[in-house]
Amino acid sequence: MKVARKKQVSPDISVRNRLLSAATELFSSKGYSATTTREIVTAAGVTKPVLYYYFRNKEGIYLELMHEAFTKLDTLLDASRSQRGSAPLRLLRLLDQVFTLFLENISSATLMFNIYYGPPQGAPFFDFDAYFLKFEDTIRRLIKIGIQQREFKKGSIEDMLWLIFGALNVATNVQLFHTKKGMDRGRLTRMLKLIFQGFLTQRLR
Amino acid sequence: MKVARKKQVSPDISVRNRLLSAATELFSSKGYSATTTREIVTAAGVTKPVLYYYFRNKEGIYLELMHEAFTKLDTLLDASRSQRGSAPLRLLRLLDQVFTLFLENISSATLMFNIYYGPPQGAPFFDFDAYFLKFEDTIRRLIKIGIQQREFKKGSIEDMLWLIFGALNVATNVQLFHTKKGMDRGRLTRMLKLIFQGFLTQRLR
DNA sequence: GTCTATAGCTTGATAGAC
DNA sequence: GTCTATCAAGCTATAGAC
Repeated sequence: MKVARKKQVSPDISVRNRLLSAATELFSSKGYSATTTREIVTAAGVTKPVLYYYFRNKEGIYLELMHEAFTKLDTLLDASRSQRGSAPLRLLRLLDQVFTLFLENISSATLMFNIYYGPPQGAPFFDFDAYFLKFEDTIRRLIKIGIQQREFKKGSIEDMLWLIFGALNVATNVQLFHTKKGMDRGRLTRMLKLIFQGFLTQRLR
Repeated sequence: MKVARKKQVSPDISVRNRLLSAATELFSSKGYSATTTREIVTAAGVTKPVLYYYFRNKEGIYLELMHEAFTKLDTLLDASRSQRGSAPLRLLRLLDQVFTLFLENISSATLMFNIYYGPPQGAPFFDFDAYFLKFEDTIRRLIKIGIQQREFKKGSIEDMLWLIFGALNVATNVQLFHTKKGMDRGRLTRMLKLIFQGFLTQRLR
């Protein structure tokens, strides 16, 4: 019979996870194409063939990264749909949660921004738009509910939708690229309340 | 004495300008680092050493490009400072002009977004922030003037500033990345007016 | 001013030993 | 599972002829 093998237990953090977090850090700071597989394996303290063993190739480790990150957003959106409370407050809560998720995963978020708003970089296709459309749809639904419940005035749903995304967008961008400027969850909520001012039928309770 | 040289007259478009516009197109669609000098010279119909003759190197042609693009924005900002009219209307006009400039120079704008929001790509330093800060300052000034003239209520200048940038940001982003969604100058103006609703002391004339 | 040809370097990926 | 060693391909930039 065989003696106990040591590979069952990972001594500290598994090699696979070390590779994943090293790749996140490097991809997000240098970009996908500029990051070499050499750098990833060096940062993870292993050698090249190990990366090709766990993930098929450079594209494989990137796709795994993105998948894990967007699963978190998806969970938030699903949870929001079953929550109660007035529509304006549900909107404020959801956007605060998304912004908090963003703050807690700055590296992954930076990587996403780089790929989505930046040049293609030869990165393999990842369907960001599927998640973005779901996010958009979740917000639009909440606005419509608010109008049905007479918490919001009737008006252009799309204009309100884009204003809300504008506020979230500027909050994330300022956080990423102008860290000095005191953008935080409080300011995002204040901006959203200002947007709502033109739409609310009565003051937020 | 020497006979007339033919180099004085550029037969059609000068080689230099062909190189510049080929580079703009390629950098903006593929990114700075992914664009090879081979591709640029091929698109311009010349060979490699020509590029190194007119511009010092790959960095040189990029810097020249950026300089020309931002000079246009700078001109708009300077013009705005000497314009008359109520502050809200001057704001609407300036932002409409900037958005129009953006629409008329989509390739240059895409390149700027790629470099600013995307990964560094090994592109040489260009001082985007100098222009951004001037833009920001121009908007902030107009808001302050509006408050002095009692067209805007007193309130958080910074919140209003970021909401305005959020609207412009979402307008440009949607235009660049979701072209289907019907974002145009009209919608931007409507979004801005909605923001103003919470701040105006009386209806926009 | 414009060309051909190539030096010199970095990259993603793999063969084969252990 | 992890290593050393190496390959083929692609890149920027320049030498040197015209």
